[in-house]
Amino acid sequence: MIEFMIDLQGGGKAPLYEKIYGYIRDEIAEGRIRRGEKLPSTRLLAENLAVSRSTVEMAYEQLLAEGYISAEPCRGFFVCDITGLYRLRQSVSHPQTEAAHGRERVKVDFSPNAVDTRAFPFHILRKINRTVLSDDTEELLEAGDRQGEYALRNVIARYLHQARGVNCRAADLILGAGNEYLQLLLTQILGAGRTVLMENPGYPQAYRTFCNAGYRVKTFCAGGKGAVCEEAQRAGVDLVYVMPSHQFPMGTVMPLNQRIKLLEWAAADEGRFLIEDDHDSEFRYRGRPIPSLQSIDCHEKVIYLGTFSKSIAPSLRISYMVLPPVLLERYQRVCGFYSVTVPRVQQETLCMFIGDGYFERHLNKMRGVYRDKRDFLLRELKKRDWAGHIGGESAGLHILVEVRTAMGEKELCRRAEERGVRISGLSEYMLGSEICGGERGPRLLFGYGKPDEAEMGQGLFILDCILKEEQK
Amino acid sequence: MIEFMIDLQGGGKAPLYEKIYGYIRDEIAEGRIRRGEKLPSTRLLAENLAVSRSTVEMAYEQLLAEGYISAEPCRGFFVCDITGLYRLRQSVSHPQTEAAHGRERVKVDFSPNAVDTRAFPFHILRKINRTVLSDDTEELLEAGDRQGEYALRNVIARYLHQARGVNCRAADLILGAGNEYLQLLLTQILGAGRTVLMENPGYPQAYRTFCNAGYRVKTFCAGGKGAVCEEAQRAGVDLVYVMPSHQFPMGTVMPLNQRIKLLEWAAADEGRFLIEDDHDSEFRYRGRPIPSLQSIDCHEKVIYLGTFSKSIAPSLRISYMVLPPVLLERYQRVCGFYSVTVPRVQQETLCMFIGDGYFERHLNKMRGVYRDKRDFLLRELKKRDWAGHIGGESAGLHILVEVRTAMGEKELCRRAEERGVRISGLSEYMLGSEICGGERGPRLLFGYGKPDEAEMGQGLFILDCILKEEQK
DNA sequence: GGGTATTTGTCCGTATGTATG
DNA sequence: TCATACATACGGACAAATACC
Repeated sequence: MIEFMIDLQGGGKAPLYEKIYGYIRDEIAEGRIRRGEKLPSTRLLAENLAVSRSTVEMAYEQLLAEGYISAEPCRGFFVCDITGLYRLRQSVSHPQTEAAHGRERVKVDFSPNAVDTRAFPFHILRKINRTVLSDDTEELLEAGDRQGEYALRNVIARYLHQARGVNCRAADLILGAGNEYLQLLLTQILGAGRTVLMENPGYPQAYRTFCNAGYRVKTFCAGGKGAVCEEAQRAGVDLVYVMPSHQFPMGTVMPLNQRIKLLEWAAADEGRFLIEDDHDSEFRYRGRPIPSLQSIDCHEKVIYLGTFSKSIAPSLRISYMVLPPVLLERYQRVCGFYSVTVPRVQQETLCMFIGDGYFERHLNKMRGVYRDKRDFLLRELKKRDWAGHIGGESAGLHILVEVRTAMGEKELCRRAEERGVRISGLSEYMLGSEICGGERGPRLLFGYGKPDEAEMGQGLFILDCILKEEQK
Repeated sequence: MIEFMIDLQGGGKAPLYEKIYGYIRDEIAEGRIRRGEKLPSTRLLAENLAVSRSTVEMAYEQLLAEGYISAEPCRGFFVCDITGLYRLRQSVSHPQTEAAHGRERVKVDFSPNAVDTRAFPFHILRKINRTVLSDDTEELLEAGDRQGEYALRNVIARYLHQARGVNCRAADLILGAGNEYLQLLLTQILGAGRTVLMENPGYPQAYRTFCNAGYRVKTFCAGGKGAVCEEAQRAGVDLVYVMPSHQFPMGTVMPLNQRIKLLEWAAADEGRFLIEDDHDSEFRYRGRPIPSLQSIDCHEKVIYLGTFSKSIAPSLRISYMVLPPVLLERYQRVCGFYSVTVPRVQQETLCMFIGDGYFERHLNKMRGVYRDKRDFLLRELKKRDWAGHIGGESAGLHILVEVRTAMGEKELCRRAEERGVRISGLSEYMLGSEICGGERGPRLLFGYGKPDEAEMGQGLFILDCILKEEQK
């Protein structure tokens, strides 16, 4: 008979039965007890260790459930044959990999896609999360609705109608893990061999998605004189991808007459569709929000894309897409079996967050927060003589600033990064190899989502230094 | 022994123990339990109702205090003689219980992709979730690593190496919201215009994904005589999608010699790759787990796909993909800017779940649970004369059963569904319009993940009825 | 070789500590 | 502070297998 010497004092505050369980499990897993061997009875071991029998029983029960031992009534517990039983060895630390991922020090982050996390109501998130996990829990594990939970789609549809004038019912909505996923899904719905027109500079992710899917992608200068629909006509495409409310990264707004012409262009042929990416329309600081393209479309030609990445957080990974009837039918035929990519727990949480009015409150709060930060940034920039023309300041979470310097844009960004300031230049958002707008000085994207005023000040100061050094 | 069926969901927000108390009290008061009868033990009832023992204890305590039952130490609780006992509480009318007696139809779900949610350790999930949400919260909102959090990829890589022999580092892993998403991503990485060979019947989602991406998809009979590599040679494809460990839905295992030949075929040309879908290899009941195709590949030709949909839950939406170096480099070039599709909170939660050893325990436990359910199902099927050849029973979460009847497969499934039994036939997994294997009777997929023994028994009984009616 | 004491797994009720709201 | 719920730990009662006389 084996005699165990189990240290019940050490090992921290773990429960007694777990220490016993862990000890015996390791003995078995590492082959120090052979299979078939008999373990001491619960009584014996309990006495040896000076614990209650039930404590030993609980340990044995666990070993039993995990297949390490088998129980034979009135005879004893015996070690099983664990060949083939999985065993994850506890982390042997990997120092080199950890070091490799030791985050670089970024002091000030002007990324255009980051959001302000300080103002987020974590306590509410925690509360909702607890509620979600506490009731109806089993159902949460099962696969849910393929387009997304109906209740959530319903509140989103209501929100979209109210806030953006979007004409849709819950049935027209498809939820997905991020805009990029939905664009991927869109290529599947629309099928191979399409031609698409995009604004340049624009949204490189979408550009690459279309390229990778084998689409022919044409671009035209965003903010230029040419009207979109004429470009579409000339390029002979059947899809146009636009961001009419607040073009990324230029920040321009598409005028109403161009929108109408674009809709007319789409209506002229059955195979044509418009993809409206409405990624940051929630934040608008001047004038009234412009109704979406989808809301003024009466030919069912607009695919509407939206996201919670900016209004809540990028890590949430919940976006939505409104499909016109023709494409919804096609989606159900060719993609209907795809499971939704958003975990159900997240869906329920978001549903409650919106449904209980927290989302609206949060949006209102954040609009104020971002407006203040934007105003501060604009004020500070005005003091700099290196800051030239500023664009895109009426909406979104970033502004575009022309910099008066002889330095190259990439060089400027690199030097900033070196000193802990993450900032991106307009050239990063150029699609393909095409160059738009000719020779000009660097244009920087100042995202004010993440940094607070102090950080922004610091970042601007560092830029001051870099640009001053260069002048000398 | 009495078995209680207590509705813990209904009845509003009353405490659990009061619901239990009220139910039993009414049962006794209305004479549905005779005096002297023994109530289920606190442990038993607690487990049946999926609540803590203390909750049941509180209910019993109340009943005790009110004289409905008496406690006999070490024996159990027994119903007292309540003749002449005043009802202490006014029995408020229970409209919902009356309404609830318009019983909903029995649902037995034999879906091959469902899992057992009863055995899931929710309390641990809740605990981990609390921990995750309580510390380092702000960072959780920011966009994380594009391939998935490094720490999580690290534990997965270690698990894959241990359990499946997969050769990979965290850097080779890409996380995504489900297998289907990863396949979509794969089409982006591999680029348009590929040709792929798939087993038929197989995994329709993957088939559609490839078709939608414009790939030419060829199929061949799974489980047939032809070797895969010869088929690949003949079909002139450059990709082969296989499930060597446990082909879905046939349940066959690819022999080692075929695996080696397949690897040789792939090695012969630079553009060739094998996609190994290892979707349910966690559950294997006989013999030792077969090493993965990836583990015996020395030419870096295998793309390995795995998921937590079966080992934890489909609604979790976390899958992973191991890319060979060439494709990893390509991924970083053409898809490197895609954000990860799994929310960060989920990643952290899973990371802790695996890292703290809960995953291993859960896996070992579930293996026992599923083995028992499978054994039960096999035993029950053996009693039926309509059950012919049974396949795929050595692994996974479903078996394939030939049914001796003149009825058509679709008709059989339809009638079962009508009576509340969800079951799918093999034909649902036929790719394209091709028919494989010639004329045969219906073949049904019995997924035993979700139903418990009682439900499976019920489902089989309903099938008995349907098949008997037909015979007449 | 048959009865008996012992050992054993399994059941049971109970008490206490702790987290949460 | 109190109600609710869960996790941990305790020791008694029982039937069946086993060892012993």
